[in-house]
Amino acid sequence: MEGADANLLRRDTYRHGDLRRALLDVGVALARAGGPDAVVLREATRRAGVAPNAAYRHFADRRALLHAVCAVAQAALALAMEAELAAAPDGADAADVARARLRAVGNGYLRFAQDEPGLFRTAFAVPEALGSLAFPPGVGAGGLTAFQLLSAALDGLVEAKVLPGERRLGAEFLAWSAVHGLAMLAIDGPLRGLDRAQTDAVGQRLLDMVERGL
Amino acid sequence: MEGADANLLRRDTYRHGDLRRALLDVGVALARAGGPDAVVLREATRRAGVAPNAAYRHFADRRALLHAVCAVAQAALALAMEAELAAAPDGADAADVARARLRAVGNGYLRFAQDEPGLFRTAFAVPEALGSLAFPPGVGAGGLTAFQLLSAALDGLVEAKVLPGERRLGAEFLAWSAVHGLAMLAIDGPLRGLDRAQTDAVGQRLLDMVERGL
DNA sequence: TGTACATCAGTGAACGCGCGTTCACTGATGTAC
DNA sequence: TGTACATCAGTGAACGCGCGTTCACTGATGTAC
Repeated sequence: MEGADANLLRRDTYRHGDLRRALLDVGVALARAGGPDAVVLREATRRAGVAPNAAYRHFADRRALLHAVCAVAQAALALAMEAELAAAPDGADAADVARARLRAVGNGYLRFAQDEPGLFRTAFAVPEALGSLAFPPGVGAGGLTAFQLLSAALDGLVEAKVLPGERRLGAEFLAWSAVHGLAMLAIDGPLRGLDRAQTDAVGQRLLDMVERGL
Repeated sequence: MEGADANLLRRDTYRHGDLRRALLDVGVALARAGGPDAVVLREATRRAGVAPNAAYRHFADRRALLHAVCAVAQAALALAMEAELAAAPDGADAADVARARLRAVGNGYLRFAQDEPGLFRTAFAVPEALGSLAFPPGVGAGGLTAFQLLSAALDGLVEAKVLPGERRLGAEFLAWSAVHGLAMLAIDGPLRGLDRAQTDAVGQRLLDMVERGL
């Protein structure tokens, strides 16, 4: 059982090499499999092949490790959204393009929640509120937060005259709420019984609603 | 500290009287204060003034107690929505009334999440999916589930010709997602920094969006 | 280039905690006669 | 109406578990001379 684990690091040297990185990787694997509560110090050190207290050379305590894992999860979410954006159609009509980009952002979010429910939940397990500078959130390859990607898509809608400027302020929270709610209901909540096709169908109709209603 | 606790039940008799009810009440109090994870068997028996294992006369295990608490939480949510519905304006215009009733459902949901975040989270901590008959969900005074109250409001919109019939199917999931997402972001997630007035303002705009977008 | 030494990453053992759950029990209650 | 008895709600003690965290340590590494 333990021998088959890819996260287990065997070493013949006394020193580990990069235990901090190893613990972080293992922590992410734990979060992926079981969400934030599964990020457990003792289990992480066990999988890294190290004594339990060795973790304290690299992380102040359990929360510090969870924090680091959380940042990785947020970055993974941003990357998923970027990937969807990159695949968005880039036609001639500016309005269509702007709409497609907002949809891509929403689809990236929903897809990530479905594909990586554990990481998705971990990304929101951070104890700090939005905008807290004490905790720099994870960013994607372009250096933007998931939230900033959404903001940019909404700015694009205004530029393309799809969204009237007076409705722009705070629109992030409306679109975010819609998509976040479906994600939560589908992975943790009463809608978890739906299969992937059903959830996707609801997702598309939800994005329709957001597009019309914003 | 323990003497001031209203949930602590002192007794001079050997028999308790209604320990099942007492444990359920205490369990609800724990959920109210700390969400589903706070519903802990030992703590419940402690507060009920009873030996830890006494709980096993009334609940098969911890999950059974949590289940019962969860049903109470769902009922409380339905009650909050009913209260908001009862206060909804009942004007002459059928369309306005129908719209007001959908808003009332949404506002009841959002208000409950804000007022009772612990119970709100507990209501969704049930391990079963929507529609699972193994677990009858909590109902309000009118005998309807929170979900059924939402369905009824949407039916009202169709009857009042506000919502075209072809958009009715599955509309529950769209409205629910929007409102659920805001609730989660505001009580547990990155929006928890917002104060009540800000959250309410976002809530109203969110309901506008749903109304327009459905 | 070789050697003494300080650094500090990882060890081994232990701590106290609170949990869910099981065991054999005891004694108040309500019922049958 | 009084008494014997079965029921079963609550007791007391204990179990094994896994957790986060602290302690004094050891020994490989890299640097200064």
